[in-house]
Amino acid sequence: MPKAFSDQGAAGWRADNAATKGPRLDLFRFVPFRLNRLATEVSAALSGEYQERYGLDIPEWRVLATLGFRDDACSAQYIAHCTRTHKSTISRAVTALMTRQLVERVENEDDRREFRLRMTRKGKALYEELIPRLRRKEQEILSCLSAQERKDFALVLGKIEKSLGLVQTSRDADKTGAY
Amino acid sequence: MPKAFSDQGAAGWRADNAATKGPRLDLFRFVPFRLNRLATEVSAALSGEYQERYGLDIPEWRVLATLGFRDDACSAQYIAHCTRTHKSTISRAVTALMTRQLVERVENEDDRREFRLRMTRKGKALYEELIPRLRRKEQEILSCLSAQERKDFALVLGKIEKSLGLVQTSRDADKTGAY
DNA sequence: CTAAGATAGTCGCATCTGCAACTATCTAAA
DNA sequence: TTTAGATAGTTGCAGATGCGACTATCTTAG
Repeated sequence: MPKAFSDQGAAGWRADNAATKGPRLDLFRFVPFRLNRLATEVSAALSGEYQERYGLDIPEWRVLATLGFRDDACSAQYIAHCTRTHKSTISRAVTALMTRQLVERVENEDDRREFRLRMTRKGKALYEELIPRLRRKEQEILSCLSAQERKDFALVLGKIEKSLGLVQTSRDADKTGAY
Repeated sequence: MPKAFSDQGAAGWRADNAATKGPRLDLFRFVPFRLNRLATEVSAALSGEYQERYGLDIPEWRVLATLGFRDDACSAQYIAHCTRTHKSTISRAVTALMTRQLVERVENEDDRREFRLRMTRKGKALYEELIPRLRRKEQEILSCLSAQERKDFALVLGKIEKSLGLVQTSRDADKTGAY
């Protein structure tokens, strides 16, 4: 067991002028910090599923998730926009997924700059195996909340997302083209 | 104005076997994704304050925030633990802050492996200038929520943090030594 | 038709950050 | 006391990712 940090106060060492006299800010009540820390922690909790088990990193998972949810194939640019991930990151993720033959791409006859992406049979199999595991993990994380709290949480997240100009659902993005 | 993605559906291109037949997952309702995206976006919204204006990155800001909130000086390790940031990251942040003379360190006579860190006068001045700006930004981001929603949100965040074993407040960490 | 500007995707570069090894120091047990 | 193991902090290294330049292609204005 490591030395408890509570020992620090008892050590008698104290700098009278270490802190400020003005307003302070408790990092642990500061929402941006809390969101960052929580997102990092939740990602770490999930990484066991897609990272260790299937060798996928987050951008790769986002590509599969986008392709798996939509009925039609879509471009890398579309994935980049609606997941808010840089296009170079998506490009690398797609390359990796193609190397592993989880995703394939076909030329778009209407616009030869872009490619239509879709999962291969192998990719779909992985996707279908992965989804229930991720859902379970998500439920595990949310299991500390009541049904009402989960609803509240989803609602509040939605409001903040909306006020920051983030898309709400992929169907919205389909309909409006907003991103 | 860019070509709307809604055009994609109308293009007539459709892969009948692109999607899966099993359960799908809407990324935009998936809490881990939403948290990641929200944290990224909120950080970006704040970076204008501490990054562009004061040349601080996130680890450096976390060091100042921890030092500013506590009355007594503390070790780099303490900051690493309670902000959940890797000790090497904190080490580099402290080095940068010392170079800019925003933070200074003194040897701990009781344990010569560690150093006690505290802000310099210059660091405190920056901190006091920065805090109101960050508070304002946070309030801006939360302005889309009612008072009740903010309370709910804070409560829910706290519950999830607790269930993931994250500290709740720095005072808790002081008292219990838990981190 | 031509030219200018926009867009899709790729890639080199720089930065950030976690990991792990390393030094110095402390602690505990033989 | 001596020695093994733990801890604080630093640093080299590698992987991830954003930025910007680049090519190829499309669109639009003249």
